[in-house]
Order: sequence, then C-alpha cells, then structure tokens
Amino acid sequence: MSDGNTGVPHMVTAAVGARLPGQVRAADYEACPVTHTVRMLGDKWTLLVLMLLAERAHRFNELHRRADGISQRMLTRTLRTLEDDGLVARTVFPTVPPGVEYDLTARGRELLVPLSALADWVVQGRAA
Amino acid sequence: MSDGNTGVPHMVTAAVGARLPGQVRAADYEACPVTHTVRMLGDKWTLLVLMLLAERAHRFNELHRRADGISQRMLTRTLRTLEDDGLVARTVFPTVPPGVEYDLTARGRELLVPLSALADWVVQGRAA
DNA sequence: CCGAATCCCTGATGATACTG
DNA sequence: CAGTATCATCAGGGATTCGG
Repeated sequence: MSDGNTGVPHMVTAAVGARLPGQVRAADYEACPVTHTVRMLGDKWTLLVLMLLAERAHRFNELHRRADGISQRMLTRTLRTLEDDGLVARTVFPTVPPGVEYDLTARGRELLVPLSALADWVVQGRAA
Repeated sequence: MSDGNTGVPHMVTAAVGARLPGQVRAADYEACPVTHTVRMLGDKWTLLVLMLLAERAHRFNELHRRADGISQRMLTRTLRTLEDDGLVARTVFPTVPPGVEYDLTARGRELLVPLSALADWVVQGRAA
C-alpha cells in the first residue's frame, strides 16, 4: 500500500483494467516494479541463466560452461542481481576448493509460470 | 518447423518441461524468439508505450506528451520496432496537416494477457 | 574454484536542428 | 503534425588481471 508510488502502482496491471494518468511521469515509470522486472529479464544473460537453473541447481563453472559466450564478470553480475531480487539462492560449501551452488528460490520457480505463458504467446504468433 | 533453429527452438517453453542441451550455443540463444521478445520488452520505452496503447489508440504527439521524458527519436524507434513485430498498427490520415494514429493489433492485445500474468507475479511478490 | 577490480569499447539513448 | 538527420553521451557488456 504505502510503497511510495505516486499514482502508477503497477502499470501493466492498471493499464489492462484501468486508466493511466494523463501524463505518466518518468520517475513513476522507472520506479514501477514491473518495469524493473522486464528490464532485468531483458538484459543479455538473465533469461538464459534462469532457464538453466530451471532445469536444476548449478555450480558457478557449470553455468559458465553451459552458457556459451558469457564472461565470468557477467555471470557473476547476473547471478547477483537474481539473488538480490530473491529469485536465486546462493549456497556455499566450505570444501577445498570452495564450491558454490546456485538454485532457483520458490519465487524464482513461480516466475517460470508467467514466463511460460509469454513463451506460449511467442510460439502462437509463429504458428499463425 | 524449418525455422533455422539448431536445437533450441523456444528455450523458455522447453526449459520448463524439457531439458536444454549440455551447452546452449550463443547463436541459438540470440536467435530464440523468446529472447527477442523479452529484449524488446526490456528496452527503455516499449512497456510504457504498450501500456498507453492498451488504453486506446493514440496520435504521435499524444504519446509524446503522455510518455514523460521520451524523445521524438526514441518514440519513433520504439513504435517502428513494435510495428515491425506486428504488435502495433500505424494508420495515416491524409489530412492537412497529416495525422497518424497508432493502435495495438490483435496480436498486440493478446500480448497483454501474459504481460498481466507477469505483472500479477510482481505484485504477489510485494504483498508476500 | 569463485570471484573482485580494472580498463575499454560499442550500441543504446538523449539533445538539437531541420523538413514534407 | 509527424517525423528525419546529426552529433553527443552514457551505460552495458567484454577482456584481462589479480586474490582468497
């Protein structure tokens, strides 16, 4: 409720059923959590990492190998963002050398549902 | 069928139900239509323009006014991309001065459904 | 093995001026 | 009104190197 939004709480939800203000302020659009989500999904490696983790948990270098072309830097960054957003859990095993496992959280798995719906829409468009 | 994909037809759909190859080749990931879609949704103005058009058809300058902060250049580019992807229809009225109207296509409106599902997921996460 | 720190470069975006 | 053209800027991403 009191999340600091000034009138455009969840733009997409609002737009399908309701009306947007006469002018959508840039700050509101940028602050919208839906905007944040599609931005994150849209950057170069997020979707791929998400799909790999949807299959099963992975070690860092495992992801690095399976995601052809990704740099260590970007894999780290992508995983960090996903972790910060609560979609991925990071578990460290105090072995020698240390092992780190990444896996989807419950919320991360829930995201796969609307994501599949989106993918279905994409596929439908090609069939038609 | 023969769409040139080498094994990763629709990654997201595949990943939720099936397995990905041992290594997902960069070219396949980049060529994936789902990847293309989330990239497009993720760029700076696409979502906002989509939401405004979800409400009703708009004239160019109308969109320019309602989308605070967008430049003419980026509004043009965003609309062009949406048009190329078949989500937005452009209609020119041969009046003086000329009027151009932008509206969602049937396919564009269908996109609102999975997009709403995604927005709902976002909202759920905040409530919890 | 799993990163962090640094440097660099290209593509995406913004500002401004001009036109049918 | 609805753009196009050009130039400037800036952030995302890649390569490389170093450390626990």
